[in-house]
Amino acid sequence: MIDAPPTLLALSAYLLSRAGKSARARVAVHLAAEGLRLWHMAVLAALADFGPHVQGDLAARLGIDRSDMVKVVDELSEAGFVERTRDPADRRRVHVSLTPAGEAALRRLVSDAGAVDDSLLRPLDPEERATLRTLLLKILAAN
Amino acid sequence: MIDAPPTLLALSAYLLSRAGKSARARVAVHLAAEGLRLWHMAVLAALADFGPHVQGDLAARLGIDRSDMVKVVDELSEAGFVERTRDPADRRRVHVSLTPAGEAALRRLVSDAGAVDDSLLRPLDPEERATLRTLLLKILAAN
DNA sequence: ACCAATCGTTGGTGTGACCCTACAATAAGG
DNA sequence: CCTTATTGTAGGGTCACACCAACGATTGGT
Repeated sequence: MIDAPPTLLALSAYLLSRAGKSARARVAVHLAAEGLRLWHMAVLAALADFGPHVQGDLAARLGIDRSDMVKVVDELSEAGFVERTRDPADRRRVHVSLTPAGEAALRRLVSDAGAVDDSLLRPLDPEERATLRTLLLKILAAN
Repeated sequence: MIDAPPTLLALSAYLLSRAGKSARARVAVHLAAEGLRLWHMAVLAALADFGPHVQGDLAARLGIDRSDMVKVVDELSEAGFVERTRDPADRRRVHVSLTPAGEAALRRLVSDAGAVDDSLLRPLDPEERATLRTLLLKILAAN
């Protein structure tokens, strides 16, 4: 930061990468406290926002490989945060749904992430924070 | 992005993490074309901006472990981008300096990164881009 | 002259993310 | 029925990054 080469500081890609890394690391700390990783939170959030998913659809939506999703759901299931139920109509498919414990865990994680937001964005006033959000959303929407 | 859970989109930490990941990945593609990784570029930039460094100081400045810096400098040296010279006054120390080939490589990489910036920030007008830079700098300065 | 500290180096460990293959169970189509 | 496709699963490999322990060479202090 202070010591970062000006050549790099002139690059928005560098600034984004660095800020993102910091944000990611801080959230990861809270997740680790629950024995989880980033993808676990993404899965919980997706289930909360969009409802139960066929496991493969969940993977596709989040852009993760099927085989990796298996392990994520394994771990969430073992923690009691999600439930797997075989589709009776198509016994190949597995429906993944959020348990009450999973909802509670997600609430905790979102609250933690909110704290991370606050600490990360401390130097910005509310208007600047809103501006930052808008700009980032524009960027993500276009990619 | 489009499919991302609103619960996550509400978190700036998530937006930053995601934008940063995208930026990082795109720059990494260009670096890989030269057989380099992100730290290599950081080292080249630091040498260009601050001049030759004792190897350990370079590691400290960039916040990387001494032992990892050894390998980075090894590879840059093998590529002919930096030069190691023992300090005659203190033969434990090694000075790392940029070669002309290293300067040229850095120019290429910075130019590539500029292209990444443009593609990443395409949805933003010049004023918005400047705003984003300012906000990110504020965040990084405080962390 | 000796001791402690520093520096580069070697080598190993762990982790998260990503990607790919193969397979058994099951389903759907001709 | 038989073939083809899908789904979850198991297992493997790679890669970048981070961190740590130990060692030889060298230096500086005393």
